[in-house]
Amino acid sequence: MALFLSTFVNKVDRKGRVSVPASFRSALSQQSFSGVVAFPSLSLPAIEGSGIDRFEKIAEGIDDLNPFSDEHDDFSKAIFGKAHQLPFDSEGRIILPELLLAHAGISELAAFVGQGRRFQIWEPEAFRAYEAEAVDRAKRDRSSLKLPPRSGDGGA
Amino acid sequence: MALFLSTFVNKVDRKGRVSVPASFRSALSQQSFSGVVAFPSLSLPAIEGSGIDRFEKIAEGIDDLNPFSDEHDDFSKAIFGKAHQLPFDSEGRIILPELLLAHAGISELAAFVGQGRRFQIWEPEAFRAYEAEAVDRAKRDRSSLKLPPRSGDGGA
DNA sequence: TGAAATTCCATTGACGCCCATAGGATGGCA
DNA sequence: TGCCATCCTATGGGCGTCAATGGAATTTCA
Repeated sequence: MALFLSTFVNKVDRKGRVSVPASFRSALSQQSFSGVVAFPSLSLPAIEGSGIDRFEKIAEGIDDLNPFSDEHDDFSKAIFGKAHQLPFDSEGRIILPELLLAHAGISELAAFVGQGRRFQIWEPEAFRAYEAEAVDRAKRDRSSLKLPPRSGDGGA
Repeated sequence: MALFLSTFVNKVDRKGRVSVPASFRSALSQQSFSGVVAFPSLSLPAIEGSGIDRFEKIAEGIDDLNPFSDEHDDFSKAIFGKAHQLPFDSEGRIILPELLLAHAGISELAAFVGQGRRFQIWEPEAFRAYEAEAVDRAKRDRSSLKLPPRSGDGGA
């Protein structure tokens, strides 16, 4: 099962190509589409990414729950309408669409940030600032830590 | 299940490689990824380590909760982005990334400290100092020590 | 026919894999 | 009980491979 860990900063070349980190590629290698699905984050200046299987699962789940609700409609528009299927080239690179680059403020460098089952793509400096905040909040509020209950296995 | 016990001090060679103690390796041998997952401790100048299974579980829990939310708890954000998958080489060594070495102040030597289900990696001197403190606190406050009820586990 | 995009090839530097060595621990055997 | 053979862990270094990157060549579409 795919697991995205760690942060990798890669270059965006003149043609808008970026290498997807090798470990991310291998996490995606068993999916039905050889590439990345990406869409703008709803609340952050970042690009959300994952394999296509995750989207298929989510689409299924949404349909099952409430196929005709307005909520579903908004959701579909917000996510599925803006999602892009970005195929790997033979070197494992993708081309980030102008819209997504703009949303994340990316120009020269792109930071691939693992988030477990999915990942985000940030402008590196923006991410550093955001990360510092997140770590800060995490330190203040350990209660947000969700682990399977187990004794002798606390947080960091 | 295997436990991480005892403390081992190993050398960091010129290429940044460290041997993971054999007993730790065997504790990790049944996991789906042959290596270590490591991330900086949020509260200590140390590297936290465990097998990948622990992360798989966490990722699963988060993703199930709310697959599209940007509100995923800060803790997991802070961790997944900073975590590194460090594969064993054929001799059972790992390469500690510069960022983690810096966080723990490690240069020549690394102390692997068993913590039961997980372990930590310290700069040996820093750990000695911390350990002395910890013992002190433990003496002052015995009540904080809580063991899960389990037979065949005689105390020290 | 020109611009953009996709495919292909080349470079380089890091990392993975291999071998070699030493020292300690273990167990066998006299 | 003491010595020796063996195994395994920790360590060091060399080398081939692959990932990341850049650019050229070729194709597609307007």
